[in-house]
Amino acid sequence: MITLDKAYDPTQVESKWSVYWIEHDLFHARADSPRPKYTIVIPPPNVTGMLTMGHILNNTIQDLLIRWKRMEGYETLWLPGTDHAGIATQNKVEAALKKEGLSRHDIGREKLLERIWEWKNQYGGIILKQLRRLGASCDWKRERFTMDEGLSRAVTEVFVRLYKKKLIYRGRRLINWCPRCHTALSDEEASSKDIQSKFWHITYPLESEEGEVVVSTTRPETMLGDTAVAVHPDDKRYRSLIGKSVILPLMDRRIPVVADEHANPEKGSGAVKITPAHDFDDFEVGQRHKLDQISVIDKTGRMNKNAGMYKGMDRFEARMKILEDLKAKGLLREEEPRTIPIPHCYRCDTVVEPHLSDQWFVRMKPLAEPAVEAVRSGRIRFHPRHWEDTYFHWMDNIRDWCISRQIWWGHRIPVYTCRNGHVFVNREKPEVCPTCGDDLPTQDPDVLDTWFSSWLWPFSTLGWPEKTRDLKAFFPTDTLVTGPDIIFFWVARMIMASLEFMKEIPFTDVYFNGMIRDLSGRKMSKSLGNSPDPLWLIEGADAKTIREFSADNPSYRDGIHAYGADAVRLTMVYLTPLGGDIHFDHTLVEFGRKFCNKLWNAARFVLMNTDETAPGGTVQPGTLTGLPERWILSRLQRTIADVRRYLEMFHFNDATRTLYAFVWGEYCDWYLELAKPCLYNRNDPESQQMTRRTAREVLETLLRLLHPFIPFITEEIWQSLPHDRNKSNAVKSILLQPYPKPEPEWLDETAETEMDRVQAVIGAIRNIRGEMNVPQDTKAPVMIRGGRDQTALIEASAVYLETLAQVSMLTVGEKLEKPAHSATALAQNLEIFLPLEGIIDIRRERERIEKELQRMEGFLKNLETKLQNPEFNKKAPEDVVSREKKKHDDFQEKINKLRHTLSLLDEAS
RNA sequence: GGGCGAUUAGCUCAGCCGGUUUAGAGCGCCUGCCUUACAAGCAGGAGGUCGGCAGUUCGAAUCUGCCAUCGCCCA
Repeated sequence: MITLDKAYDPTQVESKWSVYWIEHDLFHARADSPRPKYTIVIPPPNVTGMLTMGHILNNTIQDLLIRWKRMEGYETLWLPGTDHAGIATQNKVEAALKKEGLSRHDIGREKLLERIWEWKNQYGGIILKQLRRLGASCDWKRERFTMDEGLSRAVTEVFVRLYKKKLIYRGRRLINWCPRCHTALSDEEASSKDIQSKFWHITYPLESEEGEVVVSTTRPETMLGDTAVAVHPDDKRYRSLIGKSVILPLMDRRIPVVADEHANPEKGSGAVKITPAHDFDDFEVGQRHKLDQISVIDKTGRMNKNAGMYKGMDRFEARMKILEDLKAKGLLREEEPRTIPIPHCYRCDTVVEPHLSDQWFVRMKPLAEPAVEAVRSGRIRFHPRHWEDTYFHWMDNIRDWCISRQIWWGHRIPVYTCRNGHVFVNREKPEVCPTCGDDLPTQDPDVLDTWFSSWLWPFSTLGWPEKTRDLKAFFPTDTLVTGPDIIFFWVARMIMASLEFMKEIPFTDVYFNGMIRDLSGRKMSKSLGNSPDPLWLIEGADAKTIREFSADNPSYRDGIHAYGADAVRLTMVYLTPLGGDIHFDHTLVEFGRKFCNKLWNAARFVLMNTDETAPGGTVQPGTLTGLPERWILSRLQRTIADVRRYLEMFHFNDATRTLYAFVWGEYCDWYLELAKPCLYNRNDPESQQMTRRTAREVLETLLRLLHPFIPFITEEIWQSLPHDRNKSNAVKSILLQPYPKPEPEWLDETAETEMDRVQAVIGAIRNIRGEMNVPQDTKAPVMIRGGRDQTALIEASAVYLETLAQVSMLTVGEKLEKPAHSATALAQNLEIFLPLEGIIDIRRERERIEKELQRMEGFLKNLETKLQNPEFNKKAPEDVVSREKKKHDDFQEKINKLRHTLSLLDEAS
């Protein structure tokens, strides 16, 4: 006999199977397999990244899908990898250099790249190792990195093709510049944050006459670069000023007043200063009116030579000084406190500066159109669907993508310039200029946005631009699981890239997982200190380890339990509504932990009572005689069908709920309890055998059903079950077993109806005993009155009432008299009497009955009102009316019985 | 300012293509049990009228509109 420990200890079990699965190469997908393929590419985490709760949710869902499909018989590929996170990684290594007192310019480009590769080889990809601990069944042999040779080739190829198609161009434009990272950013990388600031009203004197114009701004430091003041053409207040000039204070520069619809008469004074070199809207105004573009802030965020006396000051310092000077001159009208959305660098959180410079752009409109169509037509489906609106909205207003970055870590732009000024693209480093033969062309110093490699991920990872076997086998992929925060960064762009280069959609379904928040609704983040390290949850952490992180968070004061990966996984999936955010706290993981322990103990019980080493025969439909067996197998089919349906719909939380309810509420609470008398009864070996087989077969099916959710514990238990050794699968693992399918021949309506009745009767008896405080070890006789057809079932179920409801002696009959000093309950149409002489408290019993009576009368009253309403009878569907009538009669009958009981109680007292 | 989503028991969430739902689960709470699978457990119980208002309907937690609060995205 195999025995399991009394309490489940995940730490031992999980590490064992992690190793086993990888050693036996169970996650490797074979391109030459004849099976249908199912593919997911991982959203590549930053190579610098550490596992967060968000990753846990995201990857648990991917693993769930992959394990499920693998068991369904698909050749499944879950392709892992990381991206090179250009800015973030370079920042990290530069920070290390700084500690040595060096800057990147001190050591040069080559050396810096060497250092980054060294760093990457040493620390990069920790996150993937952490994912293994979660049980992620990725094909680790296919791990990819965006800077791999193959993926780099794909990036170059794409650049060259788009360049030749004139979809990539270079232009002098205003871009988002991070003065700390010293690079351009795309619009998406400059994320706006609300900041408490002010709206300053500044007076600009008119040039040729008395008077002034008041302009309002949130950025006074940019006024040094103003080249106009704009007013709305319809604004009567300023009509006379159009075409005239004002004197720009502090600079004493003459600038024109122009008429432009950008000026909003409702806002401030209605006149607005125009700084084409430092504001996106003003840039447009400047183009329309052919205004000068004067940059006053340099790449480091300091005022430059155009800033006159403010040259050299930091932009925020200059702001203060300028306000001071304006005030001194009496030109500062007022300060109005205001919340303003200000763009910040998504990598270092520095305030981004709109900056005029030469950059490379991708023309997006032509790429967007087919990508919109792919979603609109339903070829690609979003879950939940409402993200499609966000997608369309962005796509419809898409702007060109700034892809050049002024950093060194990344894919170098394959554009070269020769000494004679000829510019050309080339896949490899060219020897000579194709136009003039100059033998010293130099390459563009910039690198490409990291997303310019990520958007190729679904096919570059499979070998494109080579026509590889992998690409043929696994592309297009099937499901993408990601967060909605990168819908533009990544999802939309992958769709565009795939349609452009592969002429196919990259995936058919996109599941957007929710965000993890803490219980007060704040996004979990390292800087807030509200996101626990997921490994603490999995492996436990003592108070000391956590102290640093949670100095001010009382819920971590005592450390964290080792909940195990299964518990964490199950809890996350249980908590995730389709696409909704999760309010998370580590104590919620108790849910998963308790469930695992319950499953463990159920298995322990089954193994202890099915003392056979051979697998034994399986149960066949129609051969079962026991009601509990017929019932549980029927319920199992419904559970299987529900779980499968929910998985198909991406309703993972509903699938979890269904499994929980069945395992705990039906299999453990009822079936195993009902099975006990039979398992312990040695006088009926045949039904004992049947019960053993049923108990084990349901368990075995449940393990397979649960495996994608909680892979470790299911593997551990499954391996403990006896299995047919003749089936010589090369490697034994539950993850190679078929996922359960519902078998209709096991559905048994009769058994389910009958069990309902038995459960109702047992419930009623337990209720009385509980309310009357009858001690657990006191058995009591029970009498049940009801029609013969119903009591027969109860009589046949006597043994269950004895065990589950502590019934000492059961008497049933149609004409039974209610014994004096007995408590009463109704279960369906049966009246149950518990003679409790000496125990029963008449007053409490009356209260109990009256409460029930009141409830019933409430129901009845509602029904009467409904049925007496002629409109209801006229307009409601017939079946609804007859159903309500039946309900009415049932309640009436129950009420009569309860009233009768009450009158008997009166007599007794 | 525009778009999207949420608001159900103390907490985290189901239910929402309208009708056996005067609303379910887990945690927490109260009562009784260490019953040989599980005290990380068993049995019983208390607790919400479904954010507010108006409407549609024979009938609304469920559909519509407005309002409030919260969150996300875009400007």
